[in-house]
Amino acid sequence: MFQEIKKKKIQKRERVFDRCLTRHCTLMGFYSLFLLLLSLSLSSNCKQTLATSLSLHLIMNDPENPDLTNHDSSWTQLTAPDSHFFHRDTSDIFSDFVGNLHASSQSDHHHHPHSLRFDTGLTPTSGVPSSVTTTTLPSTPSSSSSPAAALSVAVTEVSTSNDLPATSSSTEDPTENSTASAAKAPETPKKEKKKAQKRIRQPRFAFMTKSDVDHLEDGYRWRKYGQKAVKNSPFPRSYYRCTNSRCTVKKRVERSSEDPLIVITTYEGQHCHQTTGFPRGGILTAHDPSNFTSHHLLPPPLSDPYYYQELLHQLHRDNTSSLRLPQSTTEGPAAVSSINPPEEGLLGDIVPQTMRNT
DNA sequence: CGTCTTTGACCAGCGC
DNA sequence: GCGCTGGTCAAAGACG
Ligand SMILES: [Zn+2]
Repeated sequence: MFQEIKKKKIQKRERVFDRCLTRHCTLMGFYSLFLLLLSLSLSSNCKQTLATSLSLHLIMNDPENPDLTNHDSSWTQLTAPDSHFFHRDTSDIFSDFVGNLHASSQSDHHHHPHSLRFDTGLTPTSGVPSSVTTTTLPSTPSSSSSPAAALSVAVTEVSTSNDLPATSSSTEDPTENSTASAAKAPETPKKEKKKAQKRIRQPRFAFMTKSDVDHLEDGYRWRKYGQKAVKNSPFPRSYYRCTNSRCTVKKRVERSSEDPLIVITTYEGQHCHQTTGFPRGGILTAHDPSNFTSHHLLPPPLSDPYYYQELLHQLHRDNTSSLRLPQSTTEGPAAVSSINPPEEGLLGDIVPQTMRNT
């Protein structure tokens, strides 16, 4: 009895403490995220030359292969200790970017060696899979009161398994397709619908972030709606949904079983609204995408997630337009492109509509 | 009191 | 058909 109360009190304290840490750390986390994506956007500017040489390891799943949605096959790849995934050290290619990273990150994370590793392998079937991992190792993470926050980030395009046009909103749209109504409905054409729905997955984009906190702040408000134990992992996976009632974006957050410090955040869907700003009252300032490139070498402001959104957007455009040509499947590239037009694309979930008319 | 988290139950897809 | 797994729902509770 007494102990339970005590326990609860302790948990409460921990929670409060965690929140403080979260707010502090997530900002740092996004900072490094910005930095990484910065490099990505730079590579995007160079298009094929740089992009292919770097061959960002974006994992593109076959559109017809829905495995990912159920079994997270790509995650096993990602999180598995497949060193061959990052076997090729191309830090020299990125030296410029690293320099920027270094310069800007030093102010935040003291002086720690960087290591950038990129996979150069292209799998012919999946177009241009690419994934980027930056690693910034802290020497004494816990020396200060705040533990080490996000220090390494990887961006992975997880899935474009949609094989139906963007009418897909029927699947994810909570307003139109509440399970209650669906469950009670006579559901005669349901089977067909279900079949169709099955693959109607919004494009998903994942981040691997080295962080002590699970839920990274990204400017949107999320409501947790589920948590499940992850197979072969001691860490659970949390499911979040955007709190905007008209928004269908979801995200999953889990920790890598290989490296407990790595947080894998998967975004799915696209926001139909703007960010709400960071919770600590950091209201977002105006953001002009055109300005983005002009001072992209400067450390992005922590209070403006649109920076990384725009970066993601650029990355996405790069993927869809010049780098990716998914085939190897029955759906064919046309289906993919129709599903993921540049505007709706892989990063659409993070890039607000208002920003996409570039 | 509104918002958010927790958590057990439920459902669908998939492999055997 | 059965069991496993990922994903979601929703009631209850916690929190500010
Ligand atoms: Zn949203």
